[in-house]
Amino acid sequence: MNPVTLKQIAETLDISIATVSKALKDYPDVSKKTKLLVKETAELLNYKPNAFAVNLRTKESKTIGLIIPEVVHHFFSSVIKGIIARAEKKGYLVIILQSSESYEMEKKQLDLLLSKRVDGILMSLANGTANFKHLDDLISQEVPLVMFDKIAKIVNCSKVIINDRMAAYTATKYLIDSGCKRIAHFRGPLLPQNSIDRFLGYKKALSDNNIPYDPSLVYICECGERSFEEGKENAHKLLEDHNDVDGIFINTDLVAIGAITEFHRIGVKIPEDISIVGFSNWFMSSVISPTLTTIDQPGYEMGKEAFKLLYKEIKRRKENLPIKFKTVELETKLIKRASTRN
Amino acid sequence: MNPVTLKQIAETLDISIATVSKALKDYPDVSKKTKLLVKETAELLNYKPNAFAVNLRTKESKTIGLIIPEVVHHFFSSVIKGIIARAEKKGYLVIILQSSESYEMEKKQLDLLLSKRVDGILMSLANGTANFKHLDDLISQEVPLVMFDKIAKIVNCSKVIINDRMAAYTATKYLIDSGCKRIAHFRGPLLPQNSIDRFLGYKKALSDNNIPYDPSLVYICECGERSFEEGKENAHKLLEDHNDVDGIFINTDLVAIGAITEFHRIGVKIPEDISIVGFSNWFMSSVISPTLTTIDQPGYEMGKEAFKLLYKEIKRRKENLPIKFKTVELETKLIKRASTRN
DNA sequence: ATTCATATCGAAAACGTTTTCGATTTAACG
DNA sequence: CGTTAAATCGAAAACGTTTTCGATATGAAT
Repeated sequence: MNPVTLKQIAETLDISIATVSKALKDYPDVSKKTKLLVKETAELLNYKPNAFAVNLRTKESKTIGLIIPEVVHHFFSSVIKGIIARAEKKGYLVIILQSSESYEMEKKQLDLLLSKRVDGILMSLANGTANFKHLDDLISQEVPLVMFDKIAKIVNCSKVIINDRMAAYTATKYLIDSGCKRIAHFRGPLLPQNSIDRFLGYKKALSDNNIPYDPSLVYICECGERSFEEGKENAHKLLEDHNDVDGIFINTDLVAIGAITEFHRIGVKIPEDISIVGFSNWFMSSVISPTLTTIDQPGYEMGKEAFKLLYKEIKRRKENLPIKFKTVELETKLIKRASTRN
Repeated sequence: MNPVTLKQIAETLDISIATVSKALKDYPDVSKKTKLLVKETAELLNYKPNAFAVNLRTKESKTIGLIIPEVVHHFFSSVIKGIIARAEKKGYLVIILQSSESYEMEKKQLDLLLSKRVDGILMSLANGTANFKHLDDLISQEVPLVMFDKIAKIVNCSKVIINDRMAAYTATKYLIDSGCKRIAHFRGPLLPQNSIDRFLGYKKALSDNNIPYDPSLVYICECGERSFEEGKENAHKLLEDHNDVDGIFINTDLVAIGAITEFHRIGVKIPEDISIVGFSNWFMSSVISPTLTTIDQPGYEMGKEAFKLLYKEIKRRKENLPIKFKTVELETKLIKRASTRN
């Protein structure tokens, strides 16, 4: 084992624990001579500060928590990567928990993180979350919180988002510009803000271009683990319900890929018969055929940005400075590929 | 804030801290009456034990570390999911770090985890790791360690693996059985055990079926972030070098998908001209065209199994029982799809 | 020699919990 | 009533660190 403590260093040098501690942290009231001596023997004995004791004393763990709906997910794993990268640079480690799109789980995971006393929490909401008391509680307990992607507008904290509405507008507009007259929408669940915003962007694009909005063209997906199957099912239903659809704007790539798969099976040609635009730009979308036109959503940057905001908040809180919450909006862009005519 | 401590409960009830602590943990030497009283006021004051103090006292953090080469990766994210799921059930949280396939990073991350004093470590080696001193050090420090997927045979710890050699043999054999006579192999880097084993399985299948082994048919990929591009490049080179190849066994799906993309671009028909078998069964492989024949590698189960082994080791160490390292081998299976003839 | 400033150190409290062990009370029994 | 056993509690040490604050020593200035 490695139970080398300050005490041991102190004893071997016959000085006090306090001096050893201060020497290691370069306090000004320790002579250069003893500093050198202490650092040398610390190195020699392979001293590593006991994180538990440091945590207890300093009241911080240099650890943050991350709650996301799903780990096996191209977008979210990109976010994770961004967060970890940035956090490491600042000396923070990241505990990752998964809500599996369930509100109950989300609450439980939050409690777990709180009981571990993480220094801050990053999260993207579960689809099932409609009540935000658990988040308000967090904030009233003064635990730094930053939400990203799937946020609640009503919760008072920093956020990192994209302009889902505008991106959806762009996507739908592109379908219109490429000649689509009758455009369906596979939307996400009813609750999450970004699913709502994407729907609104779709609707706005239609009305701005004098295309009547037809609710029967809007299909709902849970966008959970069954995304791919939902894409297939909705594509199938769409064909049964309507024979004049020539374009679909789909809430997320995985669903879009399910739809493409089903259309392919049935013999519907993309983009000749139906054009499709997805959302998120999963890597997969660039290698299926036809390659999928989609909205690129910068997951890695979102993760980095989210940590940056959290870090700032943690720092300001430590220094007892006033906190101002910020909402950072990241750029998206339309990636034109082969699932649409141009 | 929430600075409710044992002391506060003790003061409100006018009893000692020791009794409060013991009451909360159902020690036998506390009367039922006071137990009830303590639990009630603890509930009332919303008492949460201070993890830092508990850690310091008990010398454990109920946290484990996980080091993987890459987060944005279908297989590894499945593993993460399995680990988190299992760990949570046993009350452990998971800190995730990424080595980015670099040996230096891997060492650094290991140090970070050690300095946080995690109760155990799960890891899959970076491609760049040839030296195992850092792992041996871990073991000599008695830190529980379980390796999975990309392991080092020589390191003395528990492991969770698949039989890469046999799986590769099966994959290659399938190519042979479907009529391929001249089979190339896109292998992984030279160091990792599983890359070696897959190569050996390929070779064995050839020799068992009287097909001469031709080293010029073996191409190397780094299998890092450029996997997809490497697949394209190698596919291109392969066609320049040889005009008689009719099958390829490829170290990992992402490279295989790159190869398919390139063949598609050039006009080589799959599987008519060349059959392809990948490895890992990324989700993507089931939706590209042609769908990719591959070896299914159970990431989620591997994660679960790895945590189970780690948990056992942690427990036995706490009870000072002898530790016996185990190697668990998980089943793989050949997924027959459209990139091969049958 | 006295005063003052500066440099250097250490004692000790504190963080909040767990656990040992001794003290006290209560009940039980002859 | 005295003795013993069982039940119930609390004092205190310990985990290892950080930090305040006072103590001492050294040197310079008067």
